[in-house]
Amino acid sequence: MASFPNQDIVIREVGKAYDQIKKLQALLQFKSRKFGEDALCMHELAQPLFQEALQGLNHSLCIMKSGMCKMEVKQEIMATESGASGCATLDGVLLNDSDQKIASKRGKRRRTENNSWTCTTTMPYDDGYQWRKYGDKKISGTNFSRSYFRCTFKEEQGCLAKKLVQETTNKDQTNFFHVTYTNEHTCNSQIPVSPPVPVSQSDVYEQKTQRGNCMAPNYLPSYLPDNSLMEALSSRCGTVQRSGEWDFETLIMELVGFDSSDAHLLLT
DNA sequence: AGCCTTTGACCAGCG
DNA sequence: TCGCTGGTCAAAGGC
Repeated sequence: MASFPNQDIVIREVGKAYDQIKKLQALLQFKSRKFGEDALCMHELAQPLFQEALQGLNHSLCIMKSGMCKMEVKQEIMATESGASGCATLDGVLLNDSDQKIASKRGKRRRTENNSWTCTTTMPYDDGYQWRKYGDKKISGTNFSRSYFRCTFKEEQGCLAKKLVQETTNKDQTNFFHVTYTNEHTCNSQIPVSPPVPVSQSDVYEQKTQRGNCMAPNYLPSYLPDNSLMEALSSRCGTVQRSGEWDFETLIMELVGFDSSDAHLLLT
């Protein structure tokens, strides 16, 4: 069996995403039968699961692709830039210095950053860090503008991390987002739930997780529906807060009526 | 009050 | 040198 760097992280992330999607499937299948007019509330409940699952898969793909050999990565960059993209769903690439020089020659990039990497995703997601938008630019040749973000803690902690989000479309007219990260976070803000980390940074990711100065990647959603929604749903199911926190896992189990791990038996 | 987004102006790289 | 365009700044206004 082929192995690659950070295989353990990938296996863990894919496993989480798989289980979250199973829960989501169960929610969507049973929501109308059990709750009827509360379908909107159920949609809100399903949203974090869906986002978490996408983030997990995105993270895993980024890690797997950064484990590819350099030639493979360059070929993928060229395919993406030429529009012959098969990445209508989730995609991630790692750019190193030489890659950026290539991109600079063919594209419009002027300033080469030493430490940047990109991910492509079908939907923008909360990567766990706090960003502040500092610019928005209409890019010629596209129907979309490009948004520029910097770390909220730039002044306080001198964090130089930046993020650039460019919406675009592929040949199938499917919208997706190129997200370019520049510089690693040096602040003590929250660790990303599923950061598109290059190989050289994945170890840092693990160290931060173990140190515990940031929130460890969690099995449960990093954000939950607001308290009023949780109260409304839990009143139907008898779920209570434990130590001031909602038992999200139990609530979902009670809403769908069975453990998510058994979902495939009922839905197939 | 403090933090955010928006947006026009300005700077700088590139052909 | 000049024009185009991407990247950044900073004022203004909103929440």
